[in-house]
Amino acid sequence: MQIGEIAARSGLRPSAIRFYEQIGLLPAPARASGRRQYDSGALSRLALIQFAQFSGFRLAEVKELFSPGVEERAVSARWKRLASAKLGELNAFIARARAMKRELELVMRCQCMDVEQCGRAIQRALEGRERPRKRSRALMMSR
Amino acid sequence: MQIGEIAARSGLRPSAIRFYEQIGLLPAPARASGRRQYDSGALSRLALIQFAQFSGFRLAEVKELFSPGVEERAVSARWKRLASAKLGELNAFIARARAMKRELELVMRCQCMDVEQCGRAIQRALEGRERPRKRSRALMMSR
DNA sequence: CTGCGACTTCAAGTAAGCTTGAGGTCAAGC
DNA sequence: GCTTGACCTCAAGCTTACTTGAAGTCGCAG
Repeated sequence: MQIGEIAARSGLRPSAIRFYEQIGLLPAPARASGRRQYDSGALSRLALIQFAQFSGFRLAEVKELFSPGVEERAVSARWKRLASAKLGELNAFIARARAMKRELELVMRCQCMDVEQCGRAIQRALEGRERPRKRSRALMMSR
Repeated sequence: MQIGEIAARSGLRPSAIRFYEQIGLLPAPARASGRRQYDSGALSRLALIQFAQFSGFRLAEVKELFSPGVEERAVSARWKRLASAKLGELNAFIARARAMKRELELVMRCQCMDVEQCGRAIQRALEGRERPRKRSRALMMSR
């Protein structure tokens, strides 16, 4: 299988697959006259990468999942450790999203005519509560 | 008020305030011997910016909130349009997060010993369901 | 007059996960 | 022998919201 074919089968683009190889996520395959030759094992690995990404892991974490440690020989053990950490993040994240929803529903009742007025209203409202500490960074979006 | 003071009062860093001015989010203030001089109106604007960010808006959206259109003279009208769009995004996002939770709970029951085995298991599992279409991009994190 | 701290500008760096572009190679088909 | 299409490498670009660094200016205290 050349890169075009494994790309089509996995639903990834060739550039993504080269990128995974570059960052050490996918082992460099054998080559025939300069071209990468893949087997079905590579396809399995790609499936695992995609699944892990879909489940919320970053590529750095997937890499960690792939690399055998001294203690955690079984993949399942590494999965469990990573997944339980990720579950914590996810719960925090959902809580954050709900807080954003509450603010948005509040905003829907705004009556302000101009920006200055609105800013002053918010300043007054924030005097009671403490001011928002952490800003969210790129919470949304799928591509 | 110089930039250091308004920064301290708003909880932002001077560099962030200069950046907001640079991208046209904050109007350029008067200057005394080259230094920016702010009034309390600027502080209100900063409060509004921070609140909007906390509620999930990106700076480009906040800019849109600030700029008066022909039809939507009132800030409240622009808030409502932006907020209802953002609520849709948020709901999609929460649904996505819950899907991720389900996958993670599934992963917690993984028994695989090595990566290849795990990849094959996932390939088999994904044959029934369709494969995950969109990958999440930077879902998590606050700073 | 010297030093200090706060300010100024402008350019470049950061994270994540790729994509895109330039410029080149290779085998097969006509 | 020439074109076509798929592949190759390497570097740079994309996005967002800033931060960091270099190099210079300003007013005030000692």
